[in-house]
Parts: sequence; C-alpha cells; structure tokens
Amino acid sequence: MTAETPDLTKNQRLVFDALSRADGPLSAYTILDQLRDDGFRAPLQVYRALDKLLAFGLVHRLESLNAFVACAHPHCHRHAMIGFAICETCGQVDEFSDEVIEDRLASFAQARGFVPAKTTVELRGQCARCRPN
Amino acid sequence: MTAETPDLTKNQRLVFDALSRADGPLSAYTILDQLRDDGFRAPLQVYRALDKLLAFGLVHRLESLNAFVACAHPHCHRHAMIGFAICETCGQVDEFSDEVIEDRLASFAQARGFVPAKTTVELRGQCARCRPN
DNA sequence: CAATTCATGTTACACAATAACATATCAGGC
DNA sequence: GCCTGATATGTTATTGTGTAACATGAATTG
Ligand SMILES: [Zn+2]
Ligand SMILES: [Zn+2]
Ligand SMILES: [Zn+2]
Ligand SMILES: [Zn+2]
Repeated sequence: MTAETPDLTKNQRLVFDALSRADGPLSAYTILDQLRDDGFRAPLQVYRALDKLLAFGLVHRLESLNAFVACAHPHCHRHAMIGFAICETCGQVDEFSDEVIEDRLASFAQARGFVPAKTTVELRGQCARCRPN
Repeated sequence: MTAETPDLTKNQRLVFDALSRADGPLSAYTILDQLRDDGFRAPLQVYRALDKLLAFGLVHRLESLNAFVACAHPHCHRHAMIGFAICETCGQVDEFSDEVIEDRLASFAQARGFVPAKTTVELRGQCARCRPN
C-alpha cells in the first residue's frame, strides 16, 4: 500500500505511521504523546520529522487547525493546489484538488505578478454523515 | 472612509485602529504591545475585541500566519470566499475574491453533502514588488 | 581516517490562545 | 430611582503550539 516512500528514518517512520493510523488530523503534541513509549521526549523530535514528511509530500499541514494529516493521495501530486474539507463535528478530513480552482488562482497570481510558493484551501464545516438530515 | 462600523466599544476601536494603521497583518501579541499605553495588559483584551471584529467582518484572520488584518473591502462582503495573497518578503497582503472559485467550492461541497461554515484561501509567496525581475 | 553532512537528544524559551473568576457598565422594566 | 439581565472589561494563571541553542551520534565521502 504505502508506495515508494523515500526511505524514512526511524523518527520519520514513527510519526508517519502515527498519522496513517489516525482517522483524522493530529496535532504535533498529540503525536508526541502517542510516541512516548517509542522514546519520544520533546516536541522537536516530532516537528523535525514532520518537516521532512511535509517536504516529501507525505503529510499535509492543516493551517486552520494547527494539525497534520497523512496524504490521502500519495500518487499524482502534480497539483499545486490541494484542498481540504474538514468536518468540525467528527474531525474527518476530505482531501481534494480541482484544476479549475488551480487555474483560476494561477491566473490571478499571474495577473498580479505574484509568485505563489504555497497554496492553502480549507473548508471548515459539517460533513454529510454528521449533518442532521 | 471608515463606513458604517457598527458602534465599536473602546477596546474594539483601539484594536481595529491598530490594524487599520498597520500596513500588514499583526499578531494578537503585537497588537497587545502596541496598546500597552492605552491600558491593555492581557492577551484576552485583544482576543475578545478580535472576536467581535471578526464577527462584524471588519477584520480577517490569516490562518497560515496566526495573524489578523483589517478588511480591505468593507463593502460588498456578500462573498463566501475571501482569498489572500501574502508576500513572505514584505508582508503585504492582497485581499481578493473570485466567483468562479466560490462556485467551484460550493458545487464541490454540494456534491459531497458538505456544508461549509468557513472557507480559507491563502496564497503564500512573493509579490510583484519584491520579486527579482 | 578525517571531514562533512545529516539525524537525534535535551533544555529552555518564545509565541498563541483560553479558563476561570471578579468587576464594571448599560439598557429596560418596574 | 432601583432591580435585573446582558454585555464589556480587568486580572491571574494555565494550556497549547513552535523554536533557539547546543551537544551527540551515525552515515557518507574523499
Ligand atoms: Zn495529498
Ligand atoms: Zn463529520
Ligand atoms: Zn474583507
Ligand atoms: Zn512583497
């Protein structure tokens, strides 16, 4: 399942596995707590691993939550824009991408001479299953 | 200039003015420091004012910065989606909205049965003036 | 085997946000 | 005027999030 993950180190592996096990986003300190038994003692151990995992594209940061999720589409990450629909009730996160939005943001940036380095798109709300029907 | 701002209280006014004076986003603690002479002593005084200002739509929160800006378009805030292009070099923030993106996000949500409560769109990068040409 | 680079461990600290509780101010209703 | 509920404010302490600084260990390379 886990495809060609670029040779993670021990700590990176531990953090990545913790995020993969979880069924929702985890804060760095929650990860730290989960890895106490594996020898983790300080936040930096988590943050350093997360930095690498983010660079590898294996993990995403949810800015509006100060939390992290394992990437749901380890494949085609050619997309500059990755969006997240975050349910505030159950905590589930739905990762998506949309070429139209991507193009639109790109042309907006182009028009203004703005060179985007990172794009954040996050929807906070209530998912179908949590919604009173 | 400042249109029909809905009767701000003293603290709300102070915080709003601080954000309006600034030429970029301010963190809550920066605001606190700027308002020491006006009697501000604790973060809560800032956060409480910000909560109201956010509710009034006079201020926006930049999730990827943990910072706040005065709204640049106090008028037509009928838009659900408000985007920000944030220059990581000079700190300038460009507020924009785009109906195409808005529609696209809305139909995405609709299709999934997701009910969005808040939408975050933030571009981090380099603005035209800061870009080596 | 150095020399370099990268991963790791540890302590202390800075920055962001809230909890809990007390006090003050103001608007109606009587 | 006086009570009362609602909102705004002040203050202290605490929790949560993220880094700085420095030391050590392991791997790579010439
Ligand atoms: Zn992904
Ligand atoms: Zn849900
Ligand atoms: Zn605005
Ligand atoms: Zn700039």
